[in-house]
Amino acid sequence: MPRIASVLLPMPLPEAFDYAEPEGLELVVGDHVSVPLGPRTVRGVVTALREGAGGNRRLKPVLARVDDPRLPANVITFVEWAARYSVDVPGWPLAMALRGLRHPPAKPEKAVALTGVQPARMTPARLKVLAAAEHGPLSAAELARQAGVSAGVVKGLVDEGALEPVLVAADDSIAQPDLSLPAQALNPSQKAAADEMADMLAAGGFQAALLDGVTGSGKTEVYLEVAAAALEADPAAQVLVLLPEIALTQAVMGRFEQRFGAAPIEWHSGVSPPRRRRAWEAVADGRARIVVGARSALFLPFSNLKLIVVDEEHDGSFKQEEGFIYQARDLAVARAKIEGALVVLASATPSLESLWNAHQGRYRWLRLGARHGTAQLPDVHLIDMRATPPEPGRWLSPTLVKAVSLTLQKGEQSLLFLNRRGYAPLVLCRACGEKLKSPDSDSWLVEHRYTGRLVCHLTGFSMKKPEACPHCGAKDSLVSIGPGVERVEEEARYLFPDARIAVFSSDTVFDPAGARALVDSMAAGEIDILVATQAAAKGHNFPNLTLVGVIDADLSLRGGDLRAGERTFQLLAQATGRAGRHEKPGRAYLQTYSPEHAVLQALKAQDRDAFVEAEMAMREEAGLPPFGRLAAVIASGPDAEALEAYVQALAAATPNAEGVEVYGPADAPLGLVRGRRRKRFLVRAGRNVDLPGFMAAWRARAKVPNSVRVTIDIDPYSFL
DNA sequence: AGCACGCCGACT
DNA sequence: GTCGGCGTGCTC
Repeated sequence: MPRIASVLLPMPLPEAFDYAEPEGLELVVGDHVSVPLGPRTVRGVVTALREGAGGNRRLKPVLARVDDPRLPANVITFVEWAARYSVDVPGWPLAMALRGLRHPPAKPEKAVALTGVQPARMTPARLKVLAAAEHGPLSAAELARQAGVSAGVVKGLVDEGALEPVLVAADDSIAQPDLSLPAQALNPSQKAAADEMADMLAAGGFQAALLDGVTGSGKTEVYLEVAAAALEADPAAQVLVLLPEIALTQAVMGRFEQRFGAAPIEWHSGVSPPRRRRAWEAVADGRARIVVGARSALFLPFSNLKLIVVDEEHDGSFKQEEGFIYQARDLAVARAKIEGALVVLASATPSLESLWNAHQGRYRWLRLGARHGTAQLPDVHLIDMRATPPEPGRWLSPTLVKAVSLTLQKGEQSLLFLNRRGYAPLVLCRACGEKLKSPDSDSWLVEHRYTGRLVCHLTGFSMKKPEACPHCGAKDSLVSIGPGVERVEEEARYLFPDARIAVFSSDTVFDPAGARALVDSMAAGEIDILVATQAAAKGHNFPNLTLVGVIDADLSLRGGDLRAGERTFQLLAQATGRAGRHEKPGRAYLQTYSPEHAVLQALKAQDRDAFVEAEMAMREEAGLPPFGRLAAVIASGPDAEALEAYVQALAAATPNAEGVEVYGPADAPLGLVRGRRRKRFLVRAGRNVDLPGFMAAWRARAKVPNSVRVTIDIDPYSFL
């Protein structure tokens, strides 16, 4: 009886395609194969095998098996689950799962090995080479280097037959963790949490824990010990640590290396393709025990994953917003479920979703106390910008200026935090009132003085700042409105001409090495005032930093985003948590126009529980996450009429479902991006509704014109 | 995603 | 008269 192989291809096809299994190939689920697709040959993965012929149509045969490590069955399950959850084609998550395989496997390397033949004439240099070659084959260059002689000596020995050229497998050894190294010293609170998670691991099966501890409470030590417990309990166990940003991986890699004597496998977009290939293979065959990476590491082919740690679980960077849209924290929980693993969500300021799950008992809630004698909470002051405004055209209020000045006098460091890149977020013409926008988009152009350009942060468009208004032609009429970090730096330089000032934003720091250098320089006390965006808000430890000034604490409270309050609280808690992490007391000053706002009051009181309680009540009232679920549909296209017709048809086709409300269509807040008009629907559903199922069924009920692109975003974070 | 098939402008 | 632009549609 012939068999049919379902082959999933890493392409936007709606489902796996069926192929005939050729005589004698004996495929297995998870095999990589090459198959014909129309006129070309593509690679895919076998996701199912069943008996039968092609039925009514003749199937094309699988061409060949590709010799790459098989994709574990759990990964296929995960890929299919992720596609359904995200209301997208399975080819996208599959493509992510295969991202380590794009680079060809390492080829055998040329080396030379001893033959046993003695050279006719022996010299001291030749003796050294032959001695060095005893430890096994080496490349000629490496052998010469180790023997401390020139390459000519090696070549001479090859010519005389004492050494022969051989091919050896490329070095793909992976350093293994040493579990006999001493554990970290844990305080009682850390120990209790680590022990409880070790018990959960021992119990086996899917489990979830929320590791909830203020900045400086030592979450990393705790999960290092949980990782140690997992690795010790099962000699084949694998551990995955997810971090929100590449910039944090170096620090965490270092902690693991210290603890286990070997660097973990690193996985993120900055890792070179050959290294990725090595990492992928090592994960697939189990040699990689510990992986530290960004959200895409979730798709690696672990075969015995026992622990997933999602560090800084509240961080919005875990939400992938482009291409295949997913929330890595939520998918991590799903993957842990599929693998029967323990998932640990760690944060000083957990998301409301996770707190709610902990409240409901779905996650084990492990709270860490502040570490004795180290973390001192800063004094938080609200500066009412209505009562004590800065001078016109300036952004630092007199209160904050005085605080910075005092800090400078004491020889301590200040951090001025403003989550806005560039010099000014808006340029407008005083003559005609025109706001300069990106062509084909509704977003303002941001002025960057370092480069003298106007930049669209949405589309990447940039232009030289014009002399005259492009709209009315008036000369010298363009004015810069509002502050960015560059402008705050300018003001700080003017106010404190002798201070050493640096800016930390994605415009001054573009790689982990640059971030490292700036952080080291700050830690070494070579900077007095650091002006920073979000890039510096977390993960660093500056012993002499005692003042944090938040230029615009209201910034993320504006704009109708349901998570605005939460994000502001988290960001400010992180930023103020910077101040006074050591013996020196810290102070935080928050500039605000609405000091009475619940978020700011909770911050001032350092009262997370009060904030969470208020915010939860508000969300429950409105049926918003975590009490309800949201989804967005964004339809865009260059043809306004076709787009309008489509969204009307989609609106008319809304299925009538219990517990689901559909709002829209409305113009998206950024109604025009890159020349495409954008319309959006928002869907609110009860927790028990199969929202992906509803969305998939709905989308299928209206034909999409080919000029229109439709994106479904489950649990949207961005409301633009 | 690729790649072919398909109908309208400047060219050996 | 052709070469080729990229719009539209399909791939088991």
